[in-house]
Amino acid sequence: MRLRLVFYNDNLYHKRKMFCKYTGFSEISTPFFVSKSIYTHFFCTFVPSKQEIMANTITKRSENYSEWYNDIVAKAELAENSDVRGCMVIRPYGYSIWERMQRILDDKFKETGHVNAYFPLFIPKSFLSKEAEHVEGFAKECAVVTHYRLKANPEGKGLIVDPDAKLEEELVIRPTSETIIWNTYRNWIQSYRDLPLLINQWANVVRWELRTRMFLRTAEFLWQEGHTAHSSAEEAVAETKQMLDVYTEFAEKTLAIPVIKGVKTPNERFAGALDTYCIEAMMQDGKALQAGTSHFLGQNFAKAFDVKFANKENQMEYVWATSWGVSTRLIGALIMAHSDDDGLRLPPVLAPVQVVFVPIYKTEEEKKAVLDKCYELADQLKKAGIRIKVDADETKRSGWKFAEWEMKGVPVRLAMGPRDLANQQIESARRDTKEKSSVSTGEGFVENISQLLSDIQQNLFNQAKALRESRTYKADTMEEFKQILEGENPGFIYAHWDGTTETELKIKEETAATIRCIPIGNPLEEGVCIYSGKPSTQRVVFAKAY
RNA sequence: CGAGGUGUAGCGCAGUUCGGUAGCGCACCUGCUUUGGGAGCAGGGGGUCCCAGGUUCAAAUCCUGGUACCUCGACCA
Repeated sequence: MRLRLVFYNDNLYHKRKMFCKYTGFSEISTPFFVSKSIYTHFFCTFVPSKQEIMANTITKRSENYSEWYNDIVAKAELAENSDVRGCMVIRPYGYSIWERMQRILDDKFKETGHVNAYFPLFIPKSFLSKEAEHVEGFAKECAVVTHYRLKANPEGKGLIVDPDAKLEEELVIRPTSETIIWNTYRNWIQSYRDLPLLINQWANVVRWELRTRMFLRTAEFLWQEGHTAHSSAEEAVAETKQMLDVYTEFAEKTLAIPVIKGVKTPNERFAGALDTYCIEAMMQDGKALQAGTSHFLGQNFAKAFDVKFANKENQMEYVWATSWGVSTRLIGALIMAHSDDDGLRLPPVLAPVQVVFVPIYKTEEEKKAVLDKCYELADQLKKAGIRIKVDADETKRSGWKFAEWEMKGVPVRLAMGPRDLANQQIESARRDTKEKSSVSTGEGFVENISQLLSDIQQNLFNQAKALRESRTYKADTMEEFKQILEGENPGFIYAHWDGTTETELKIKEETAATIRCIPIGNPLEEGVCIYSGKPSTQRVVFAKAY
C-alpha cells in the first residue's frame, strides 16, 4: 500500500518516526515536494507487522498452489535454488528425507536379491545412438562434454576452454544409464549361469530441462536405477512386476500415498521399452504424479549391445532386460500429497525425526529437572526404535520451536514444562490433526507414543485416499470429461478410449489431460471411446499430470 | 523455445516517473529484561544498487547492448 502524506514542517523527523511507529508504515522516501508553504509531502509504503509476516510465511494452498509448494520447500529447509541454472541445492533436512527413502528402498532391493554397483557419469555419444527408439527419445536435452581442459585466458582475466583440448568423441552426461550398463553387461554375460543379473545403482542424472520445478523437475536429480538381465521373457516380466510391487508398497506403507498400479500407453512408454509399468499418485490439486516406473525392455538393448548367452542346450540367445527407478521427485510427491498451510506433514515411518522434545523452563533449577526428564524419556523412546530429537537449543524460544518443527513436518511434538513434570505427564501434539493431549510419563508411555505414530501414519494415508476417492470420476462423453477438468475439483477420470495414440493426442490437445495408465486388474467393460465413439473394452485413467 | 515480470544488505522490498548524502522491515552482533505458541527495549555491523558501454558537473534513477532468475505456456523419453 502506498500513501501520500503531508506533514506540517515542524520537527519533521519526530513526526515521521511517530507516524510509522503507530501505523506500521515504514518511513520512506525523501520529501518529494517541498512547497513554499510550511507543508512537506512524502510517499510512505506500508510494511506489515511482524505478526503478519509470520502468519503469512507460507502462501495459502487455496490461493496459489505452486507458490504454496515453493514456500514449503523453502521454509521447511528442504532445498533451494542454486546459482546453477535449473539445479537445486538439497539442504540437510531435505537430504535426510532422501536418505530415509534410500535406506528403506535399498533394504528392499537387497531382500529381493539385488546388489549395488556404480557406472560412469559420462556416456560416449555413440552409445546413445545404438538403440533406435532410445535415440529418438533421448536425442535432445542432454548435457554434452566436448573438451577436457581449461587454460588461462590469454586476452585477460579468467579461464577459457582450451580449443586444443577437444575430445575425439563427445561425452554425454547420463540422462539414464541403459546404454553404458548394457555395454558393460555384454562382457559379464556368457552363459545362462550368469543370469539373472540383478543390479541397482544410486546415482545422479542430468536432463537439460527447459522449465524446472524444485524436486519435480530439475536439470540434475538423484535417483536409483535398477538394471536386470534374464534368460527368459517371463522371468523379466516377473521382475518388472515385482519391482512395481516394491514401489507400491513403499509408496503406500512408507510414504502413506495411495497409488494406482498400471501400464503406460505406447505414447507414454519409455523409449526402448516393450512395456512401461508405473504407479500414479494424486496430489492435493487433483493432478497426477508418476511416483515410480518399471520397464520391461524385452531384447531391445541386448540386441543393440549384442548381449547374448548360451542356454542349457548351448544355443546362443539374447537376454531379456528390465529397468526401474524412483527419484528425488518423491519428495515433491510427499509435499503435495500431505502438507498443509502450516508446512510439511511427514509420515512417521519415513520422517527423519519422528518425535521432537521441547523443554520449557525459567530457572536453572527447572531447566535441570525438565531436561533430565526429557533425556530420560527420550532414551526410553530411542530404545524402542523411535527417532527422536531433544531440542534444547537455548537461543530459541519454545514458541519459535513449535512453529519451526511444525513447518518441518515432525509427526509428534512433546513439550514438557515444570507443571507437566510435577504432574508426571507431558503434552503431546500431533502434526496431522494439530490435536494436543496430555500423556502420562509413567507406565505405558512408550507404547502410547508408538501407537500415536502408527495412528498418524494411518491417518495420513486415509486422508490422501479419501481425497483421491472424492476426486475420482467416470466420464462417458467429451462434454462430461471437459466439465470435470474445468470444474472446481478436477482429478482422475476413468473413461473409455479406443486404444489409438491418435485419439490420446487429440484429447491431450483439447484438454491437456493425458492417459496416466491402464490400471492393472482393470475390470473389463463394454463401452465406446469418449472421443472417437469406437468400441472399447475398458476404462483408462485420464488426468492432468506433473 | 515463446509471452510477461524482476535484478538495490543474508531474506523481503521502497526509492527510478522528475538524475543530487544508500533506505525500510526481518535476520545478524552486543547488553539488559524475558521464556507454556514465532519476546521487548537500547545500541551496533553489513552495499560492485546484475554486467558493460554511453549521456552528464553528477547516474540505482536517463539511453544502448548484454546477462541472470521467476511466473505462465510449448517441450518433458
